[in-house]
Amino acid sequence: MTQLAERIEALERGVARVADQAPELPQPEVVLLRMLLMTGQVVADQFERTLKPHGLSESEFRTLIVLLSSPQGRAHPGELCQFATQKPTNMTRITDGLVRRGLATRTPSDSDRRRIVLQLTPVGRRFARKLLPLLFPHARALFAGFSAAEKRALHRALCKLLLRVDALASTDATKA
Amino acid sequence: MTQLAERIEALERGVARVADQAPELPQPEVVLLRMLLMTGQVVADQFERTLKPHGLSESEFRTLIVLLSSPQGRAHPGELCQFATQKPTNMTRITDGLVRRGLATRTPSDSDRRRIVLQLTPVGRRFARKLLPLLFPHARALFAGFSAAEKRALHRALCKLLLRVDALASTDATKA
DNA sequence: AACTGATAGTTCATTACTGAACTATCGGGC
DNA sequence: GCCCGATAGTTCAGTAATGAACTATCAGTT
Repeated sequence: MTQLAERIEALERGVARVADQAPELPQPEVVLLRMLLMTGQVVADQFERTLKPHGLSESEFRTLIVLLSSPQGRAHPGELCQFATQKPTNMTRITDGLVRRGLATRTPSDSDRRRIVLQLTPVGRRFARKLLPLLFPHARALFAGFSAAEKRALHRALCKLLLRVDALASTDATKA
Repeated sequence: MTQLAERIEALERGVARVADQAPELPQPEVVLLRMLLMTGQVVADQFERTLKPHGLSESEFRTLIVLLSSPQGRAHPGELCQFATQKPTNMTRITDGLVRRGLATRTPSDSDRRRIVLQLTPVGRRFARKLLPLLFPHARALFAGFSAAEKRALHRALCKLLLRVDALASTDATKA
């Protein structure tokens, strides 16, 4: 259906056309950004489709796996927000769902009573372990054409970008 | 607020911990994927915040700019869907908004009466041109630490990924 | 001990997005 | 000329995500 290959070319042409109308436009950077966002989106979509038959959205799945990856399968909502990149409001909703399905339990922490402890149940653990491998083929296939060096380079590039975003966000915050 | 740097480390530790429980997990690939999605999300968020004061969401903005980038500021909804990565349903809603604000007009095409022609109005063009530069500093800043070679490498990597997603999507389609 | 500013999580109202069904049109084969 | 599968866009009903306000608790100050 998609022919993303053509879309890349079209994207570059499009950006060039815009650059004509806005000369200070940092053309290569904008192309990279659009490609980055586009890639993220289509990959996430792909995952979404894979998970849907099992009744989980990508973000619910992400949350579940972060919980699985936490020591003892236990974490606070705030931690899940960080590592699953979700806003608190949404995390409440998502964990509501997990609890309702019996995949996790929610109990107040006694060291800090503002906090909540989410604990993966045995059922939740089994479910997570069952679902997880469904995505391995995708993950492998996506990077099939990559040499180890290319993967390292991409890793480094993404690290840099994330650090930059961080810096940007904080300067914005001070400005505001 | 965020300290994304620490999150990267935490992410790697988390993936390692999950890998203990699911040995066939393609660890470096999963880390890369998570970083990719995370980067996309936080960058998009950043843009969202920048645009919000002007009454546009990131996806509306994207649509507007694709329209600006189209020859004569004119395009069909389907094309916008492709280049702004949106589903048709959502594109209807988004273009409704653009039309309502007088940024674009919607007229049926006479060569093919199923189709609609969206045409950027002068107001829309001015608006797009005014907003666009707001994001240039971000774009530049994000890639500030990148050499030309690194940018090229990232470009190549993203191209490869997009092609792969394409291939994946079509094999899924035939399977289904 | 009482006060203050910060933090964790939730609730509620609003906005954004999605899938499935539907309408209108197209273009090719008969 | 008519049928047919395919395509473009929309509508509608349901799901997901967000921001702003609120509650409860905490840790440090006086």
